[in-house]
Amino acid sequence: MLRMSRVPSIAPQTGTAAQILDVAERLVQTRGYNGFSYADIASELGVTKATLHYHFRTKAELGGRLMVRYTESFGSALASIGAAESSALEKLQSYVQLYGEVIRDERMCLCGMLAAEYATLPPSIQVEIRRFFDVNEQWLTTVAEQGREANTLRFDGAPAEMARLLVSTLEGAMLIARSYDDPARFDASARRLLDEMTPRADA
Amino acid sequence: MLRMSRVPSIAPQTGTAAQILDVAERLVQTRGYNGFSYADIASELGVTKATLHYHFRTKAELGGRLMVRYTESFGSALASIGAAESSALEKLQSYVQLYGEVIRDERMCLCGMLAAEYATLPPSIQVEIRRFFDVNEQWLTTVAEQGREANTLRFDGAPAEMARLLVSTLEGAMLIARSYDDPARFDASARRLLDEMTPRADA
DNA sequence: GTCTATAGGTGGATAGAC
DNA sequence: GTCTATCCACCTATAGAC
Repeated sequence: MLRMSRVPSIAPQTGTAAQILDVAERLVQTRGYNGFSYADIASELGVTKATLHYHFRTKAELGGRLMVRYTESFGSALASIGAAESSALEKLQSYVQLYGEVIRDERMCLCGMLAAEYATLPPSIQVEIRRFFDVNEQWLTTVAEQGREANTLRFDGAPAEMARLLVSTLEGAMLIARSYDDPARFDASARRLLDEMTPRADA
Repeated sequence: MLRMSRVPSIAPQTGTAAQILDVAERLVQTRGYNGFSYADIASELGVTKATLHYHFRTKAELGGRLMVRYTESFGSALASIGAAESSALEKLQSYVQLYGEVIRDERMCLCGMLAAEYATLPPSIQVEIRRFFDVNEQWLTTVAEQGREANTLRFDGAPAEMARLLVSTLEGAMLIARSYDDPARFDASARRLLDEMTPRADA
């Protein structure tokens, strides 16, 4: 389809398609998949709906590509945190901060939002939702294992279970914090959970 | 159609209005507020959309009354649990079970679902969402205080913060468990969190 | 690649007969 | 209380000109 064939590979993501994804992403994160329309994106970008359909034939395709981009971007951030020379606890704190930036932008996690609307979404998007959570849990499981091994993290049970607890708590805390327009609610719950995992001096 | 007009006042909630609320509740919990229409309810009940508008003038009014009924019903359940002669830990287990029944019915918490769509909802519904969370947090705060006092619960920090952490975790765990159609995911996260709050024999 | 124009469907909501 | 009939705004999507 020769999309953006002239854009030098050095300067990416400034084309129309990327702008559409940017606006769509914010709309899904704030209003949900069933809460925005092509007309919303078009008016914001100053183009027509037909233009959007040229770049993304259907809304389902737009949603799917949105999720793929989001998971890729998130995965890169996780890889970066994972590669750093920091303790497992510090890595978890960085992880929490990723979510914190989203909630401070008055958004919900893209994937948490779509998880709520799961039953109404096309299967191609449903698959991507689970993939996002899988990526998160795998990364967290590894960090949890390393942390307990090195005594920088303290918790009972399987690392994979702790990973799922972390994701659940952060997603839920975002959901509620947004209803109160109060990011501090997210911070408090995240901090309390991490505190439970911090090795105690008296132990 | 003379629907149940003869039912004695002893047998409540069998009228058309209650049936509409029942169907609407399930639809919101599975598909979200923006994921269902009057046509969905009407076809399921075998009536026309006009009938729905007779009982609930607007969708916003239907949504508001749905939330009020839900919070009332939930509040009754909490009062019942709170009045029982059981330990604070057992009360928390009963609380978790309330959510567990919802997820086992393949539903999301009505309020968690609406919290996701918060930005698209009429203010009259937004108010009710926060009220639901407030009711939950107040009840949990009381239970947490009593439990720590009686040494049947163990946790650091303010009881109100622990209450918020509990709600966040349960809501998030429901959100994710539903995407995997796996209630066990909810159970595992809930159990792990309660385990952290269980007094240890070696302490 | 973006436009105008429009198709075909569904959304919430109302008027008026019964 | 429930129906038929209808309104109009909005939805996703397409055809074809430029």
